[in-house]
Amino acid sequence: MAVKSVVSKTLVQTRRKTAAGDAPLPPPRERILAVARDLFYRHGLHTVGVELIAEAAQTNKMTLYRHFKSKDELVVEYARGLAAEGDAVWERLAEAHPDNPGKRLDAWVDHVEQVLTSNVERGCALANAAVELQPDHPARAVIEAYKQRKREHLVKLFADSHYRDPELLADEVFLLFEGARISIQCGGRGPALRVVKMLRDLLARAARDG
Amino acid sequence: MAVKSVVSKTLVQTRRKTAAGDAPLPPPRERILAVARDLFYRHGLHTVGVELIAEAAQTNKMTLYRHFKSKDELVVEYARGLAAEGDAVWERLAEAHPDNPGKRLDAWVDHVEQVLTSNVERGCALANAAVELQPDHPARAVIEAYKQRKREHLVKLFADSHYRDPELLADEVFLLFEGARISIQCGGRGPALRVVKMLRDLLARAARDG
DNA sequence: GGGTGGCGGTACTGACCGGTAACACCCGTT
DNA sequence: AACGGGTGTTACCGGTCAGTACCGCCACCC
Repeated sequence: MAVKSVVSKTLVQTRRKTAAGDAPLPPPRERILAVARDLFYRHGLHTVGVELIAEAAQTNKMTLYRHFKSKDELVVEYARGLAAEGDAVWERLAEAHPDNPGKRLDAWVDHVEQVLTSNVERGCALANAAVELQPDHPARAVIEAYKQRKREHLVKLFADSHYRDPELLADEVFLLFEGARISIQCGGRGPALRVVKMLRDLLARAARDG
Repeated sequence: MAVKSVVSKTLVQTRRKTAAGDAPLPPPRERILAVARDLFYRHGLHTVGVELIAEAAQTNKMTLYRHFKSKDELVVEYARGLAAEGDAVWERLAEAHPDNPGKRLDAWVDHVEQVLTSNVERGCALANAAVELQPDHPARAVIEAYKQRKREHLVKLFADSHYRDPELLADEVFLLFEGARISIQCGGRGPALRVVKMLRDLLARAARDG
C-alpha cells in the first residue's frame, strides 16, 4: 500500500538551467505538470504525493504550491491536460481529412491501433482517475465532459460516413475501446490486441444508407 | 481528497446481539468483510481506512487485526470474495441449464442486463480495485485470474453454442461488458444501457457452424 | 468454578502527507 | 545600485492512518 520513491533526487540546478549549462529547463509549472502526468498515470493519484512530484520536477513543494493552490487543483489540471490532448487528436483528424469522412474514419482506427499497441500498461489515464476520485471531485466533471465529447465525435464520424445507426455504432465502438483499455490492467492483454480487428469487421459489416 | 465519515457510530451492542435482543449478528469476520465490500466499492480502497470499516462493522480495529494481519490482506480477501461471487454466477448458470447451451447463453445475457440496470454506479468492483492497486499487490493476481476465468467461461459458452469463432466473439462480448461498466462512472450511462441490445444483435448476427 | 479464548475499548506510536512560514537567493529591470 | 518578483531551502504544523499494547469483559466448556 505504498509507493517507494525511485525518483532521482540528485539535482544541482539553479534557475531553468543545470549547473553544467545544459539545455534550459521549461518553467516550473510545465515541469510539474509533465511529471504529474507521468507519476499520476503510472502509480495513481492517491499513492503519489506532492513532494514526490515536486522533486521529480526538479523543484520543491513551495514552488508547486505557488502554481497550484492544492493537490486537488493539480489533479484538475492533470485531467484538463489529458482531455486537451485527446481533443487535439480529433482536431488533427478533422484537419487532415476535412471532407473525406472515410479517410477520417480509417485514420481514427489507425490511431486506436497505435494507442492499444504502444505502452499503455495502465489503460486510459482519465478513466483511472475517475475511478480514484469521489463523484464530487471537480476533476470528475472534466473527465465526464471529455468522454461525452469523445462519444459525440464518434457519432459524427459515423454519421458523416453514412452509417445507418451512428448512435448505436458509436456506443458500440466506444465501449469496445474503453473495455480494451480497462481490461489491459486486469491481465488480459489478449482481447485488447484483437480489438482493432473487431473494429474493422464491425465497420465493414455495419449497414450504411448510401 | 478526503472521505468524510458518514457512518453511524451509535452502536450499543455486546457480543453478536444488540442490547435490545434483536437478531444475532454474524461473527465479526463476516461483518467486516461485508462492510469492507460496501465501503471499498463505494469509496475506493485508498480512501477507506481500517478504523472506519471496523466501526461500521460494529466492532473495532483490534478485532479486525485479529482476523486480517494487514489492510492488504483484507483487500485480498475482499477481492477473493468478489471473485467467488462472480464464479458462483457461472456455476448457477451451468446447473440451471446443464445440457442446453442456448438457454445458458440467454440466461447469461439476462444476467448482464440485470447487472447493468441495477445500482452499479461505480462499475466493476474488481476492475476498480485493479486500477487502485500497484501491479505487484497480491490482490492483483486474484483479480487477473478471475477475469481470465470469466473470459474462458465466455469462450466455452460460445463454443458450446456452436459459434464459428468463439474466441473472438468472447473477446468482443467481454470488452463490451467491461467497457460498459467502466464507462458508467465516466458519466456516460447511456452507452451502458444499450449494451444489452448490442449483445443480442451481435449474437444474432454472428455466424454459427451447425 | 476456574480456565481459556474470543471480543470490545482505549490509548498509543510512528510514519506519512498536505499545506504553510520564513528566509536566502538569483535575475532582470530601472 | 537599488529594487522586486519568481524561485530554492529548510523547518515546521496538524491531521490521518496503519498497526500495536494492554486491559477488561463475557461466554463457553471441562
